[in-house]
Amino acid sequence: MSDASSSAGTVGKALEVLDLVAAQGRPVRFAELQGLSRFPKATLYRFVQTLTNEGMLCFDPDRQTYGLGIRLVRLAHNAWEQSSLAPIARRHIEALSAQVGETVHLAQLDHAQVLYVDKVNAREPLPMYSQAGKVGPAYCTGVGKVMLAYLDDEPLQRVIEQQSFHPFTATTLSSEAALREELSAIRARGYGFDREEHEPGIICVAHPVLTPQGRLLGALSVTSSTRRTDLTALETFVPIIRQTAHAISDEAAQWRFPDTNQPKGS
Amino acid sequence: MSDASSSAGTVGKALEVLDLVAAQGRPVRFAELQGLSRFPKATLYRFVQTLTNEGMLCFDPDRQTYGLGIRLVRLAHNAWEQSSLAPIARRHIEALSAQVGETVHLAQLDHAQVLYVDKVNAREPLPMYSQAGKVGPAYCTGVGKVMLAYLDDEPLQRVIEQQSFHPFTATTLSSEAALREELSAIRARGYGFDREEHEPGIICVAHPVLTPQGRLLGALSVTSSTRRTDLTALETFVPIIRQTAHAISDEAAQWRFPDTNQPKGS
DNA sequence: AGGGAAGTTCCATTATGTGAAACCCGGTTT
DNA sequence: AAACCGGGTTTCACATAATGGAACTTCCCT
Repeated sequence: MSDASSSAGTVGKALEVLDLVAAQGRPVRFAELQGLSRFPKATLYRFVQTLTNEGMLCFDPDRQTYGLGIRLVRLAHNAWEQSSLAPIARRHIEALSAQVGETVHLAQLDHAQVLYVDKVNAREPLPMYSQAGKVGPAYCTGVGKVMLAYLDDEPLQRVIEQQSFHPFTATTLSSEAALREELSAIRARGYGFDREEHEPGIICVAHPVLTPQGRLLGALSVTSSTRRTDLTALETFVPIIRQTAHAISDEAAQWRFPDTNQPKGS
Repeated sequence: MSDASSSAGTVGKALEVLDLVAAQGRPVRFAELQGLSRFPKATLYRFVQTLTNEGMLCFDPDRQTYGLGIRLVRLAHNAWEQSSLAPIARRHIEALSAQVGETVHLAQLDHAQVLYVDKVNAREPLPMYSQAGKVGPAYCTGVGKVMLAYLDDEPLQRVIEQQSFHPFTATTLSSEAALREELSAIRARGYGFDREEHEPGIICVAHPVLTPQGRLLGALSVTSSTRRTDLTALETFVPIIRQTAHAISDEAAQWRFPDTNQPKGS
């Protein structure tokens, strides 16, 4: 009962292996996995076997490699549709992008990281997979900070502990104190900025997406570069962004609880 | 050791629960799951807990429901990129769709079913998630039959056994014999058709995507409706489709084994 | 208050997972 | 040819981790 990180259960371990394969970003040989994982050969072998039988991994007999399985793609479809805001939000963020003429991101919080679940580029309607699914740090991105600002105390504490505070650029907030200060500023203002904190030249305005009850669902951002515009200009988009965020959360409210759990009277 | 169906291992059972949630297509309450699953309450409860902790499910405290977790979306991204042909194929099928002015599907075989991994509509560049991830029967779709035709004997046998041969329409092949006959016709011809076998009015030409070594990767189809065209017209597209299929498999060959596993000489 | 259903925890039982070691097998070295 | 090697696969005694019946706790709904 020493470490909380490594999930105890068998399923946890199996998923760890799955992640390992996913992390490589390409099909891997068994031996490679063995080198990367903390499990002894036989154990790892059994996991890989199991996962393969279950369709979560797939074995390429030609190359003798394991890649992510097709069952995962199927689950993906469902996950994306039901668990994320993306399908609901898509038309809204497309409209927003068209209006402001800039790239729009939709993100959700995944543990201590930001997960981009959808993205609409300024011009090219480029396929979303190119970016959706990517993860990024929370403490130095617009969407990340905005989401942290609307998190409850204990979860926030836990998440903050996991931030690296790596100083990507000169303006990156590099301490818990600085971040907490920024978060209250965001709460006061209702939205936040990215002042080239993650990548030089990249700036954005970000706005939370909250349930009617005020629970955090995700965040939206309008992103651009310092070569094209500045924060003052981006800030003028806030009303439209807010409107979009509300539209999304309204629709989510209806969609996610259709008629289940009716109060009482028929 | 009696039944082969229900996966023995703990991971298998856990994934079964995961699938169950996915199958509902919406967040579900614990009690619903209990009704649907073969596991006793306490056991199911632990699985749901574990999966939630692992991020494969997520619990909505407001609604007291479980949905698919965000970790799945992340895995999805990876799975999509590495395990499927889709990212490689995208530009090719877009070009194909543009040229023929019809809807193009890219599918792979998932056990005994067809999994559509990408789709490009005739006009609207609609987001792929809308369709990708959907599954369909193998014995009565163009892509399905084409893929079966290029399967090895034993796998084919196993897959055929799992077909329902439900007669969706008047032209649906409704017996193993009829299907096997069709498969050899396809092998002889090199491509196949869907003659309104799954949905009335929907027809297509389908072509396999094979590795240089002749192993099955997936299949392409150009789909249309009897209101707009007919099979003879669709058949004229075969050369372009074949060309596209080859382009995809060529690129896949390079992409999937970059410089790993070099023969010998430096 | 009382009844009932959903959700959660306990704990003795035992099925399952564990991993060191042995084995297999094609290829390379002595 | 025999010894060697390193991935990949199987075995088996052992102990961890899953199991599920039952009891308990909320939280509605009478």
